Amino acid sequence: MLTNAPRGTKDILPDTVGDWLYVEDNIRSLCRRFGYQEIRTPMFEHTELFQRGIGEGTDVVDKEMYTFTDRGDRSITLRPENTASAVRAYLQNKLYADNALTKLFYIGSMFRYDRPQAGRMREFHQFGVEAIGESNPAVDAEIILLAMKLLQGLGLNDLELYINSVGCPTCRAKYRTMLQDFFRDKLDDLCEDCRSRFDRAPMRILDCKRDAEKPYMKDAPKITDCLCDECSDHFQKLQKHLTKAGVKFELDPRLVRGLDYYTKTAFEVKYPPLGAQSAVAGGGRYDGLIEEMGGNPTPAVGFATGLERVLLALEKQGLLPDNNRSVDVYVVALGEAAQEEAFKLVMDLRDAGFSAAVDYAGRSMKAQMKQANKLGAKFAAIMGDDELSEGVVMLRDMAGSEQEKVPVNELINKLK
RNA sequence: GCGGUCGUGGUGAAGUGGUUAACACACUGGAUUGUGGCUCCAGCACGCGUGGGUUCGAUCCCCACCGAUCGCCCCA
Repeated sequence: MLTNAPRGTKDILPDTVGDWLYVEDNIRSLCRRFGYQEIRTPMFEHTELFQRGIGEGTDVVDKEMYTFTDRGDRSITLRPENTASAVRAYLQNKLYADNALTKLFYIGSMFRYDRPQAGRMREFHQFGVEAIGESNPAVDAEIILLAMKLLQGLGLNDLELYINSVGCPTCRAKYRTMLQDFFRDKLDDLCEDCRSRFDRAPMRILDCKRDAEKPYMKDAPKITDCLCDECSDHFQKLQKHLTKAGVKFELDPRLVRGLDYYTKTAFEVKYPPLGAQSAVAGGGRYDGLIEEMGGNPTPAVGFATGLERVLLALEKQGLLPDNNRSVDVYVVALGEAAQEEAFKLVMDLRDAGFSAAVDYAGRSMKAQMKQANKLGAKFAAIMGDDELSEGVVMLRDMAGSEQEKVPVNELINKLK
Protein backbone atom coordinates (compact mmCIF):
# COMPACT_ATOMS: atom_id res chain seq x y z
CA MET A 1 0.00 0.00 0.00
CA LEU A 2 2.73 2.34 1.09
CA THR A 3 4.58 1.74 -2.13
CA ASN A 4 1.60 2.00 -4.44
CA ALA A 5 0.11 5.15 -5.86
CA PRO A 6 -3.65 5.33 -5.29
CA ARG A 7 -5.82 3.46 -7.73
CA GLY A 8 -6.30 5.26 -10.99
CA THR A 9 -3.23 7.45 -10.57
CA LYS A 10 0.10 7.08 -12.22
CA ASP A 11 3.62 8.39 -11.94
CA ILE A 12 4.90 10.03 -15.07
CA LEU A 13 8.48 8.81 -14.99
CA PRO A 14 11.56 10.52 -16.38
CA ASP A 15 11.59 8.40 -19.51
CA THR A 16 8.05 9.52 -20.33
CA VAL A 17 8.14 13.16 -19.33
CA GLY A 18 9.70 13.96 -22.68
CA ASP A 19 6.57 12.67 -24.42
CA TRP A 20 4.38 14.95 -22.33
CA LEU A 21 6.59 17.94 -22.96
CA TYR A 22 6.50 17.19 -26.65
CA VAL A 23 2.70 17.26 -26.70
CA GLU A 24 2.51 20.28 -24.39
CA ASP A 25 4.96 22.22 -26.54
CA ASN A 26 2.79 21.52 -29.56
CA ILE A 27 -0.27 22.70 -27.67
CA ARG A 28 1.34 25.93 -26.51
CA SER A 29 2.68 26.86 -29.89
CA LEU A 30 -0.64 26.12 -31.57
CA CYS A 31 -2.55 28.15 -28.99
CA ARG A 32 -0.19 31.05 -29.44
CA ARG A 33 -0.86 31.00 -33.17
CA PHE A 34 -4.60 30.85 -32.57
CA GLY A 35 -4.47 33.63 -30.00
CA TYR A 36 -5.46 31.64 -26.92
CA GLN A 37 -3.84 32.51 -23.62
CA GLU A 38 -3.02 30.09 -20.88
CA ILE A 39 -4.92 30.19 -17.62
CA ARG A 40 -4.26 28.16 -14.50
CA THR A 41 -7.11 27.75 -12.09
CA PRO A 42 -7.15 25.96 -8.74
CA MET A 43 -7.20 22.18 -8.66
CA PHE A 44 -10.15 22.36 -6.28
CA GLU A 45 -13.19 24.59 -6.04
CA HIS A 46 -16.35 24.91 -4.02
CA THR A 47 -18.48 21.89 -4.73
CA GLU A 48 -21.42 24.09 -5.76
CA LEU A 49 -19.42 25.42 -8.69
CA PHE A 50 -19.38 22.05 -10.34
CA GLN A 51 -22.91 21.20 -9.32
CA ARG A 52 -24.09 24.30 -11.13
CA GLY A 53 -21.52 24.41 -13.87
CA ILE A 54 -21.69 20.80 -14.96
CA GLY A 55 -25.15 20.08 -13.73
CA GLU A 56 -26.89 17.74 -11.32
CA GLY A 57 -28.11 14.71 -13.11
CA THR A 58 -24.87 14.18 -14.97
CA ASP A 59 -22.76 11.16 -14.12
CA VAL A 60 -19.79 13.39 -13.45
CA VAL A 61 -21.56 15.30 -10.71
CA ASP A 62 -23.71 12.50 -9.34
CA LYS A 63 -21.13 9.78 -8.96
CA GLU A 64 -17.67 10.74 -10.08
CA MET A 65 -16.63 13.72 -7.99
CA TYR A 66 -13.87 13.74 -5.42
CA THR A 67 -15.66 15.73 -2.77
CA PHE A 68 -14.61 16.29 0.82
CA THR A 69 -15.17 18.66 3.68
CA ASP A 70 -12.18 20.78 4.60
CA ARG A 71 -11.18 21.84 8.09
CA GLY A 72 -13.27 24.96 7.78
CA ASP A 73 -16.34 22.84 7.09
CA ARG A 74 -16.55 23.83 3.44
CA SER A 75 -17.50 21.33 0.81
CA ILE A 76 -14.62 21.16 -1.65
CA THR A 77 -14.29 19.19 -4.87
CA LEU A 78 -11.27 18.29 -6.93
CA ARG A 79 -12.01 19.64 -10.39
CA PRO A 80 -13.47 17.01 -12.71
CA GLU A 81 -13.07 19.32 -15.70
CA ASN A 82 -11.96 22.89 -16.21
CA THR A 83 -14.75 24.77 -17.96
CA ALA A 84 -16.61 25.67 -14.80
CA SER A 85 -13.43 26.98 -13.18
CA ALA A 86 -12.46 28.93 -16.26
CA VAL A 87 -15.85 30.60 -16.39
CA ARG A 88 -15.68 31.29 -12.67
CA ALA A 89 -12.26 32.89 -13.11
CA TYR A 90 -13.58 34.86 -16.06
CA LEU A 91 -16.38 36.30 -13.97
CA GLN A 92 -14.43 36.77 -10.76
CA ASN A 93 -11.58 38.59 -12.48
CA LYS A 94 -13.85 40.44 -14.88
CA LEU A 95 -11.92 39.31 -17.89
CA TYR A 96 -14.83 40.52 -20.02
CA ALA A 97 -13.68 44.04 -19.29
CA ASP A 98 -10.53 43.66 -21.37
CA ASN A 99 -11.91 42.22 -24.56
CA ALA A 100 -15.22 41.40 -26.15
CA LEU A 101 -13.90 37.91 -26.83
CA THR A 102 -11.78 36.13 -24.24
CA LYS A 103 -9.79 33.18 -25.54
CA LEU A 104 -8.32 30.91 -22.91
CA PHE A 105 -6.61 27.55 -22.79
CA TYR A 106 -5.49 25.28 -19.98
CA ILE A 107 -3.49 22.14 -19.43
CA GLY A 108 -3.79 20.27 -16.18
CA SER A 109 -4.93 17.42 -13.95
CA MET A 110 -8.58 16.59 -13.58
CA PHE A 111 -10.11 14.11 -11.17
CA ARG A 112 -13.00 11.71 -11.54
CA TYR A 113 -13.83 8.76 -9.37
CA ASP A 114 -14.44 6.14 -12.00
CA ARG A 115 -13.33 2.63 -12.70
CA PRO A 116 -9.88 2.85 -14.25
CA GLN A 117 -8.99 1.20 -17.51
CA ALA A 118 -6.68 2.00 -20.37
CA GLY A 119 -7.25 5.64 -21.28
CA ARG A 120 -9.32 6.33 -18.22
CA MET A 121 -7.65 7.40 -15.01
CA ARG A 122 -8.92 8.91 -11.80
CA GLU A 123 -6.37 11.63 -12.13
CA PHE A 124 -6.01 12.46 -15.79
CA HIS A 125 -4.86 15.40 -17.84
CA GLN A 126 -6.78 17.60 -20.16
CA PHE A 127 -5.93 20.33 -22.54
CA GLY A 128 -8.87 22.56 -23.27
CA VAL A 129 -9.88 25.83 -24.75
CA GLU A 130 -12.68 28.29 -24.00
CA ALA A 131 -13.72 31.20 -26.20
CA ILE A 132 -16.06 33.41 -24.22
CA GLY A 133 -18.05 36.34 -25.56
CA GLU A 134 -18.90 35.62 -29.16
CA SER A 135 -21.80 33.81 -30.78
CA ASN A 136 -20.50 33.74 -34.34
CA PRO A 137 -20.29 30.15 -35.59
CA ALA A 138 -16.87 30.98 -36.98
CA VAL A 139 -15.62 30.67 -33.42
CA ASP A 140 -17.12 27.20 -33.15
CA ALA A 141 -15.29 26.34 -36.34
CA GLU A 142 -12.06 27.87 -35.07
CA ILE A 143 -12.19 25.71 -31.99
CA ILE A 144 -12.93 22.56 -33.89
CA LEU A 145 -10.10 23.33 -36.25
CA LEU A 146 -7.77 23.96 -33.35
CA ALA A 147 -8.57 20.53 -31.98
CA MET A 148 -8.15 18.86 -35.35
CA LYS A 149 -4.93 20.67 -36.14
CA LEU A 150 -3.40 19.73 -32.87
CA LEU A 151 -4.15 16.06 -33.41
CA GLN A 152 -3.19 16.09 -37.06
CA GLY A 153 -0.09 18.13 -36.35
CA LEU A 154 1.03 15.39 -34.01
CA GLY A 155 0.68 12.97 -36.89
CA LEU A 156 -2.66 11.32 -36.13
CA ASN A 157 -4.54 10.46 -39.28
CA ASP A 158 -7.51 8.21 -38.74
CA LEU A 159 -9.50 10.82 -36.88
CA GLU A 160 -13.24 11.03 -37.11
CA LEU A 161 -15.02 14.30 -36.46
CA TYR A 162 -18.69 14.21 -35.54
CA ILE A 163 -20.80 17.30 -35.18
CA ASN A 164 -24.35 18.05 -34.19
CA SER A 165 -26.50 20.89 -33.02
CA VAL A 166 -28.51 20.53 -29.85
CA GLY A 167 -30.35 23.78 -30.49
CA CYS A 168 -31.33 26.30 -27.89
CA PRO A 169 -33.75 25.83 -24.98
CA THR A 170 -36.63 26.87 -27.25
CA CYS A 171 -36.06 24.41 -30.05
CA ARG A 172 -35.07 21.72 -27.61
CA ALA A 173 -38.37 22.02 -25.76
CA LYS A 174 -40.17 21.56 -29.05
CA TYR A 175 -38.00 18.59 -29.94
CA ARG A 176 -38.55 17.03 -26.58
CA THR A 177 -42.30 16.91 -26.99
CA MET A 178 -41.94 15.59 -30.52
CA LEU A 179 -39.75 12.80 -29.25
CA GLN A 180 -42.14 11.97 -26.46
CA ASP A 181 -45.01 11.86 -28.94
CA PHE A 182 -42.96 9.54 -31.11
CA PHE A 183 -42.05 7.13 -28.36
CA ARG A 184 -45.28 7.21 -26.37
CA ASP A 185 -46.86 4.21 -28.08
CA LYS A 186 -43.58 2.31 -28.17
CA LEU A 187 -42.85 2.55 -24.47
CA ASP A 188 -43.63 -1.10 -23.78
CA ASP A 189 -41.08 -2.13 -26.34
CA LEU A 190 -38.27 -0.04 -24.89
CA CYS A 191 -35.78 -1.19 -22.28
CA GLU A 192 -36.23 -0.35 -18.65
CA ASP A 193 -33.65 2.45 -18.71
CA CYS A 194 -35.33 4.07 -21.65
CA ARG A 195 -38.74 3.97 -20.04
CA SER A 196 -37.32 5.94 -17.14
CA ARG A 197 -35.59 8.30 -19.55
CA PHE A 198 -38.87 9.06 -21.27
CA ASP A 199 -39.85 11.82 -18.88
CA ARG A 200 -36.50 12.92 -17.61
CA ALA A 201 -34.32 12.90 -20.68
CA PRO A 202 -36.07 11.61 -23.76
CA MET A 203 -33.12 12.59 -25.94
CA ARG A 204 -31.01 10.00 -24.22
CA ILE A 205 -33.22 7.23 -25.58
CA LEU A 206 -31.58 7.84 -28.92
CA ASP A 207 -28.20 6.81 -27.63
CA CYS A 208 -29.41 3.68 -25.88
CA LYS A 209 -27.28 0.76 -26.98
CA ARG A 210 -29.90 -1.82 -26.16
CA ASP A 211 -32.64 -0.23 -28.19
CA ALA A 212 -30.42 0.97 -31.00
CA GLU A 213 -31.43 -1.84 -33.33
CA LYS A 214 -35.15 -1.28 -33.00
CA PRO A 215 -36.45 -0.74 -36.54
CA TYR A 216 -38.35 2.47 -35.74
CA MET A 217 -35.25 4.16 -34.27
CA LYS A 218 -34.14 5.55 -37.57
CA ASP A 219 -37.52 7.17 -38.05
CA ALA A 220 -37.31 9.07 -34.79
CA PRO A 221 -37.39 12.82 -35.25
CA LYS A 222 -34.01 14.47 -35.41
CA ILE A 223 -33.14 17.54 -33.39
CA THR A 224 -31.69 19.10 -36.48
CA ASP A 225 -35.15 19.03 -38.05
CA CYS A 226 -36.57 21.00 -35.17
CA LEU A 227 -34.07 23.79 -34.95
CA CYS A 228 -35.35 27.33 -34.88
CA ASP A 229 -34.18 29.66 -37.63
CA GLU A 230 -31.34 31.06 -35.63
CA CYS A 231 -29.97 27.70 -34.52
CA SER A 232 -30.39 26.21 -37.93
CA ASP A 233 -28.59 29.10 -39.53
CA HIS A 234 -25.78 28.78 -37.01
CA PHE A 235 -25.40 25.09 -37.77
CA GLN A 236 -25.35 25.68 -41.52
CA LYS A 237 -22.70 28.35 -41.19
CA LEU A 238 -20.56 26.16 -39.01
CA GLN A 239 -20.64 23.44 -41.64
CA LYS A 240 -19.79 25.94 -44.32
CA HIS A 241 -16.75 27.09 -42.40
CA LEU A 242 -15.55 23.58 -41.79
CA THR A 243 -15.98 22.63 -45.40
CA LYS A 244 -14.16 25.73 -46.51
CA ALA A 245 -11.29 24.83 -44.22
CA GLY A 246 -11.14 21.40 -45.83
CA VAL A 247 -12.13 19.40 -42.76
CA LYS A 248 -14.20 16.29 -43.21
CA PHE A 249 -16.95 15.71 -40.69
CA GLU A 250 -19.99 13.59 -40.16
CA LEU A 251 -23.32 14.63 -38.76
CA ASP A 252 -24.24 12.62 -35.70
CA PRO A 253 -27.75 13.32 -34.47
CA ARG A 254 -27.13 11.16 -31.42
CA LEU A 255 -24.47 13.49 -30.08
CA VAL A 256 -26.39 15.15 -27.27
CA ARG A 257 -25.86 17.05 -24.05
CA GLY A 258 -28.44 16.86 -21.39
CA LEU A 259 -28.35 20.31 -19.86
CA ASP A 260 -30.06 23.48 -20.84
CA TYR A 261 -27.03 25.67 -20.95
CA TYR A 262 -25.45 23.55 -23.64
CA THR A 263 -26.59 25.04 -26.90
CA LYS A 264 -26.16 24.66 -30.62
CA THR A 265 -22.84 23.07 -31.55
CA ALA A 266 -21.75 19.77 -30.04
CA PHE A 267 -18.79 17.88 -31.41
CA GLU A 268 -16.55 14.95 -30.71
CA VAL A 269 -13.32 13.68 -32.20
CA LYS A 270 -12.73 9.96 -32.16
CA TYR A 271 -9.67 7.89 -32.76
CA PRO A 272 -11.16 4.43 -33.26
CA PRO A 273 -7.97 2.38 -32.78
CA LEU A 274 -8.14 3.23 -29.09
CA GLY A 275 -11.07 0.89 -28.56
CA ALA A 276 -13.59 1.59 -25.85
CA GLN A 277 -12.03 4.89 -24.82
CA SER A 278 -11.77 6.32 -28.30
CA ALA A 279 -13.14 9.80 -27.70
CA VAL A 280 -10.07 11.98 -27.88
CA ALA A 281 -11.67 15.38 -27.79
CA GLY A 282 -15.14 16.77 -27.22
CA GLY A 283 -16.78 20.07 -26.79
CA GLY A 284 -19.42 22.47 -27.87
CA ARG A 285 -21.23 25.69 -27.24
CA TYR A 286 -22.60 26.68 -23.86
CA ASP A 287 -24.39 29.95 -24.38
CA GLY A 288 -26.39 29.51 -21.21
CA LEU A 289 -23.68 28.69 -18.72
CA ILE A 290 -22.34 32.10 -17.86
CA GLU A 291 -25.78 33.39 -17.04
CA GLU A 292 -26.46 30.23 -15.07
CA MET A 293 -23.42 31.08 -12.99
CA GLY A 294 -24.54 34.60 -12.30
CA GLY A 295 -22.93 36.58 -15.11
CA ASN A 296 -24.57 38.55 -17.87
CA PRO A 297 -25.82 36.36 -20.68
CA THR A 298 -22.68 35.59 -22.65
CA PRO A 299 -22.16 33.16 -25.49
CA ALA A 300 -19.20 30.77 -25.30
CA VAL A 301 -17.69 27.67 -26.89
CA GLY A 302 -15.03 25.27 -25.74
CA PHE A 303 -13.58 21.82 -25.95
CA ALA A 304 -11.27 19.54 -24.03
CA THR A 305 -8.98 16.74 -25.03
CA GLY A 306 -7.66 13.94 -22.90
CA LEU A 307 -3.90 13.93 -22.98
CA GLU A 308 -3.51 10.33 -21.84
CA ARG A 309 -5.59 9.27 -24.81
CA VAL A 310 -3.63 11.42 -27.18
CA LEU A 311 -0.41 9.94 -25.85
CA LEU A 312 -1.82 6.42 -26.16
CA ALA A 313 -2.73 7.08 -29.76
CA LEU A 314 0.68 8.54 -30.53
CA GLU A 315 2.38 5.60 -28.92
CA LYS A 316 0.26 3.16 -30.84
CA GLN A 317 1.23 4.82 -34.08
CA GLY A 318 4.89 5.16 -33.16
CA LEU A 319 4.62 8.92 -33.45
CA LEU A 320 6.45 9.80 -30.28
CA PRO A 321 9.86 11.37 -30.90
CA ASP A 322 12.80 9.58 -29.30
CA ASN A 323 14.05 11.78 -26.58
CA ASN A 324 17.27 10.06 -25.78
CA ARG A 325 19.41 12.51 -24.01
CA SER A 326 23.04 11.95 -24.66
CA VAL A 327 25.96 13.23 -22.67
CA ASP A 328 28.60 15.33 -24.35
CA VAL A 329 31.50 14.29 -22.17
CA TYR A 330 31.89 11.49 -19.68
CA VAL A 331 34.87 12.07 -17.46
CA VAL A 332 36.58 8.85 -16.45
CA ALA A 333 38.63 9.26 -13.29
CA LEU A 334 41.08 6.74 -11.91
CA GLY A 335 42.21 7.13 -8.37
CA GLU A 336 41.36 9.60 -5.68
CA ALA A 337 43.49 12.48 -6.90
CA ALA A 338 42.02 12.16 -10.36
CA GLN A 339 38.51 12.05 -8.95
CA GLU A 340 39.01 15.42 -7.37
CA GLU A 341 40.30 16.90 -10.59
CA ALA A 342 37.54 15.21 -12.54
CA PHE A 343 34.90 16.76 -10.33
CA LYS A 344 36.29 20.21 -11.01
CA LEU A 345 36.54 19.45 -14.73
CA VAL A 346 32.94 18.29 -14.91
CA MET A 347 31.78 21.49 -13.27
CA ASP A 348 33.82 23.60 -15.68
CA LEU A 349 32.39 21.69 -18.63
CA ARG A 350 28.88 22.26 -17.35
CA ASP A 351 29.59 25.96 -16.86
CA ALA A 352 30.73 26.05 -20.46
CA GLY A 353 27.41 24.63 -21.55
CA PHE A 354 28.28 20.98 -22.08
CA SER A 355 26.47 18.12 -20.48
CA ALA A 356 29.03 16.20 -18.51
CA ALA A 357 28.94 13.22 -16.17
CA VAL A 358 31.35 11.41 -13.82
CA ASP A 359 31.28 8.31 -11.74
CA TYR A 360 31.12 8.89 -8.00
CA ALA A 361 31.46 5.29 -6.92
CA GLY A 362 35.14 4.89 -7.67
CA ARG A 363 34.46 2.07 -10.05
CA SER A 364 36.88 0.40 -12.39
CA MET A 365 37.83 2.03 -15.63
CA LYS A 366 36.02 -0.63 -17.54
CA ALA A 367 32.85 0.03 -15.59
CA GLN A 368 33.18 3.74 -16.21
CA MET A 369 33.71 3.22 -19.91
CA LYS A 370 30.65 1.03 -20.02
CA GLN A 371 28.67 3.73 -18.33
CA ALA A 372 29.98 6.32 -20.78
CA ASN A 373 28.82 4.09 -23.57
CA LYS A 374 25.44 3.55 -22.02
CA LEU A 375 24.89 7.25 -21.60
CA GLY A 376 25.69 7.73 -25.25
CA ALA A 377 28.63 9.99 -24.45
CA LYS A 378 30.18 11.60 -27.48
CA PHE A 379 33.55 11.79 -25.74
CA ALA A 380 35.24 10.17 -22.81
CA ALA A 381 37.81 12.31 -21.04
CA ILE A 382 40.13 9.94 -19.26
CA MET A 383 42.11 11.11 -16.25
CA GLY A 384 44.58 8.85 -14.56
CA ASP A 385 47.88 9.41 -12.75
CA ASP A 386 49.81 9.87 -16.00
CA GLU A 387 47.44 12.49 -17.38
CA LEU A 388 47.27 14.16 -14.02
CA SER A 389 51.02 14.66 -13.84
CA GLU A 390 51.12 15.94 -17.41
CA GLY A 391 48.15 18.25 -16.92
CA VAL A 392 46.29 16.60 -19.77
CA VAL A 393 43.26 14.48 -20.39
CA MET A 394 42.97 11.56 -22.79
CA LEU A 395 40.08 12.61 -24.99
CA ARG A 396 38.49 9.66 -26.66
CA ASP A 397 35.94 9.89 -29.44
CA MET A 398 33.47 7.20 -28.47
CA ALA A 399 32.13 6.67 -31.95
CA GLY A 400 35.40 6.54 -33.82
CA SER A 401 37.60 5.17 -31.04
CA GLU A 402 40.52 7.47 -31.71
CA GLN A 403 41.99 9.36 -28.81
CA GLU A 404 44.52 12.07 -28.14
CA LYS A 405 46.00 13.92 -25.23
CA VAL A 406 44.56 17.36 -24.69
CA PRO A 407 45.80 19.83 -22.05
CA VAL A 408 43.09 20.27 -19.45
CA ASN A 409 42.93 24.02 -19.92
CA GLU A 410 42.37 23.62 -23.65
CA LEU A 411 39.68 20.97 -23.41
CA ILE A 412 36.74 23.30 -23.54
CA ASN A 413 38.03 25.14 -26.59
CA LYS A 414 38.83 21.87 -28.23
CA LEU A 415 35.28 20.64 -27.75
CA LYS A 416 33.63 23.78 -29.04
C1' G B 1 -21.31 0.67 -10.30
C1' C B 2 -21.62 -4.38 -13.33
C1' G B 3 -19.23 -8.67 -16.05
C1' G B 4 -14.70 -11.46 -18.13
C1' U B 5 -9.32 -12.39 -17.86
C1' C B 6 -4.99 -11.93 -15.13
C1' G B 7 -1.14 -10.98 -10.80
C1' U B 8 5.88 -15.55 -10.41
C1' G B 9 13.03 -11.79 -9.61
C1' G B 10 14.63 -5.03 -12.06
C1' U B 11 11.90 -6.53 -16.91
C1' G B 12 9.67 -10.36 -20.20
C1' A B 13 8.25 -15.10 -19.17
C1' A B 14 8.11 -21.03 -18.07
C1' G B 15 6.42 -24.14 -14.16
C1' U B 16 4.58 -28.01 -10.42
C1' G B 17 0.23 -30.08 -4.52
C1' G B 18 5.91 -32.43 -1.85
C1' U B 19 14.08 -32.05 -2.57
C1' U B 20 18.12 -26.73 -5.31
C1' A B 21 11.36 -22.04 -8.70
C1' A B 22 13.43 -22.97 -15.96
C1' C B 23 15.00 -19.63 -19.66
C1' A B 24 15.93 -14.71 -21.80
C1' C B 25 17.07 -9.66 -21.15
C1' A B 26 18.81 -6.09 -17.71
C1' C B 27 22.22 -5.34 -13.83
C1' U B 28 27.04 -6.31 -11.08
C1' G B 29 31.84 -8.51 -11.20
C1' G B 30 35.62 -11.18 -13.90
C1' A B 31 38.43 -13.08 -18.48
C1' U B 32 41.42 -7.90 -20.46
C1' U B 33 45.69 -5.18 -12.66
C1' G B 34 44.31 2.10 -17.84
C1' U B 35 39.86 1.81 -22.16
C1' G B 36 33.10 0.93 -23.95
C1' G B 37 30.04 -1.24 -27.90
C1' C B 38 31.20 -8.27 -29.74
C1' U B 39 32.31 -12.97 -27.09
C1' C B 40 32.87 -16.19 -22.78
C1' C B 41 32.37 -17.11 -17.34
C1' A B 42 30.17 -16.08 -12.58
C1' G B 43 26.62 -13.68 -9.30
C1' C B 44 21.60 -12.04 -8.86
C1' A B 45 13.60 -14.70 -6.01
C1' C B 46 14.68 -17.04 2.53
C1' G B 47 10.28 -16.12 -2.65
C1' C B 48 5.72 -16.90 -6.57
C1' G B 49 0.04 -9.49 -5.29
C1' U B 50 -2.05 -9.30 0.25
C1' G B 51 -4.79 -11.90 4.06
C1' G B 52 -7.34 -16.12 5.42
C1' G B 53 -8.86 -21.40 4.53
C1' U B 54 -8.36 -26.75 2.70
C1' U B 55 -4.15 -30.26 3.27
C1' C B 56 0.75 -34.14 6.58
C1' G B 57 2.48 -30.30 2.97
C1' A B 58 0.60 -25.00 -1.50
C1' U B 59 3.47 -20.56 -5.77
C1' C B 60 0.19 -24.21 -7.86
C1' C B 61 -6.95 -25.88 -4.81
C1' C B 62 -10.96 -22.50 -2.30
C1' C B 63 -12.59 -17.54 -0.37
C1' A B 64 -11.92 -12.38 0.45
C1' C B 65 -9.32 -8.06 -0.50
C1' C B 66 -5.95 -5.10 -3.48
C1' G B 67 -4.18 -4.05 -8.27
C1' A B 68 -3.81 -4.41 -13.71
C1' U B 69 -6.37 -5.31 -18.11
C1' C B 70 -10.71 -5.92 -21.54
C1' G B 71 -15.91 -4.92 -22.22
C1' C B 72 -20.62 -2.34 -20.33
C1' C B 73 -21.96 2.50 -18.38
C1' C B 74 -20.05 7.22 -18.99
C1' C B 75 -16.87 10.19 -20.76
C1' A B 76 -11.31 13.01 -22.10
